[in-house]
Amino acid sequence: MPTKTKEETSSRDYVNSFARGLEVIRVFTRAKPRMTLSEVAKATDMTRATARRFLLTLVQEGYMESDNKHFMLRPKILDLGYSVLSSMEIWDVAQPIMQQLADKLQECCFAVVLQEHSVIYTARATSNRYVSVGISVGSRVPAHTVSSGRVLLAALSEEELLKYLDEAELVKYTPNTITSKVKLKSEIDQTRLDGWAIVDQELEIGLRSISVPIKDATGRVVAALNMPCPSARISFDEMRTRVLTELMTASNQITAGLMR
Amino acid sequence: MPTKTKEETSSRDYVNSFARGLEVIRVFTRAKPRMTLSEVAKATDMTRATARRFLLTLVQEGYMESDNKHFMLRPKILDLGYSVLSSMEIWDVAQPIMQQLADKLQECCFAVVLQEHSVIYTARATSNRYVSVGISVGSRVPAHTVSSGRVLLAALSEEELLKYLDEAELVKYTPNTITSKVKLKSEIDQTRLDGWAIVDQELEIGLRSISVPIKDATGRVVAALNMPCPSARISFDEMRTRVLTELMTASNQITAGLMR
DNA sequence: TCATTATGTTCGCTATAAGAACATTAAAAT
DNA sequence: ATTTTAATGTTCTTATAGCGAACATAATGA
Repeated sequence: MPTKTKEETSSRDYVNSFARGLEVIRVFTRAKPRMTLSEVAKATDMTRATARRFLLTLVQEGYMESDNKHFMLRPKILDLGYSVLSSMEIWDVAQPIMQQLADKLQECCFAVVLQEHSVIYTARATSNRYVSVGISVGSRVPAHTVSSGRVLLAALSEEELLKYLDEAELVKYTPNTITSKVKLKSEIDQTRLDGWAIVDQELEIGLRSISVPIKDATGRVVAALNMPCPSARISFDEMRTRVLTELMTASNQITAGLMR
Repeated sequence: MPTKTKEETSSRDYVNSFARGLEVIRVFTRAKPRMTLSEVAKATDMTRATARRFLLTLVQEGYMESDNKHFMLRPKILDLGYSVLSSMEIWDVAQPIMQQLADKLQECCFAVVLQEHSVIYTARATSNRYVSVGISVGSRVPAHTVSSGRVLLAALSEEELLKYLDEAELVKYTPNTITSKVKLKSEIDQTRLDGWAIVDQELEIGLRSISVPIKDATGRVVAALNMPCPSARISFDEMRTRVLTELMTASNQITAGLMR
């Protein structure tokens, strides 16, 4: 059964003002959680009058508030799908297993999915550490820079992978970031052999992560199970031995739980 | 500094098609995560042609997918503000403290905020239990039926509380649900004296919960700290003694963390 | 005080978005 | 297998919704 995702919608079937309004929500990011009208207009490349109308609509509907200078999101924004996404069966099954893993390793762990050239963090189990990575559910990072991206790209068909490599812009974040498509392909091929990936300080200096695939009952990779941590806390060796074992075990438990 | 939330926006400043499009997203709920075109049109009270255009726009923009019959949300929906909300300072500070609490009590706990006549669950720390309550971040329940609602209503000014009681419809969910506004006011007044609330099986039989307020550095109540659990697991007495002590301690730790 | 920046408002214009009606496809009933 | 019913897709008309330009007002900075 083919899934229709990003096909071209005929211009008559596309509601431009709806899409533009959504863009206004999207420019509120972790880096810019509060913005003035002019900042929003600039960020969205709209006129002030247009941006203002969308913002006022969001305020009227309760999704945003304004202190007469800055606009900011309100919790009602969670009505826009989050509860649905987070209640999907896979995360219901995965959550307690991930929490056991987080407790055992004393680190946060995440379930991650691929979306276009990025990965999105879709579920989390937290540890009680104060120093943690600045990633939360909903965070989005470029797939080429993290281990979960590598695992998810490895699960694509060869055709899909080549398409990604054709189109993706491999932005350099640290001296470690792989920006060569040939080298990245080689790393992904290795990930295919290994069945896991460790990526060291390619997104940010000091951030190391390990990932394994999460498979559903049919054996299809539906997410990556990911554990990022400050590189000072767990050595590369320990990650490749003790942590990897725990991650593989948890991943298999999630798959088993999806078979019931 | 007054905060402008739900004022009337002049009709020229309100983008109706944007608001209608958002409504299409909102009808996808935990109960109805997948829907056909006709179901969406009925749920939103729109013509099929209009609902179809919004759905196709969402598919084109990557927020939804369709299998040629049902539409369903994709993880990109998390771009619509979730990451921002979840990264606000208060939850950054609260998360490790809540996780310690969850580990200690071996139960999930939540931070909860009031919105109109409902409460929304805005942060969560999970336990590794398999049997857990069916609440997740983004869940919304009527304020009058849960302990967090009671704590948050208790923190309103008398004027705001009377307005709530005037307008709210106290729907009955179980034989225990308080539907008398006089009785609810009396319970809230008691909560004001106690500084905490326990609510027993008023939303759902078998669901008991306890809440305390979370205050910011200025002493203003900004959320409730809430622990719901199956009523068979923790007795009323244990909740009022051991659990309450732990919740109060965690709440004070969060407030202290917000002072830095 | 003046200059600059940001926000608010008005208004004319046009093309966007809505809905009605028709066409096609799929599913259910006989 | 055929017919009926239900669901989805498409087209087209048209009113007005939404846009942006320009002007007005308010706030901030020099």
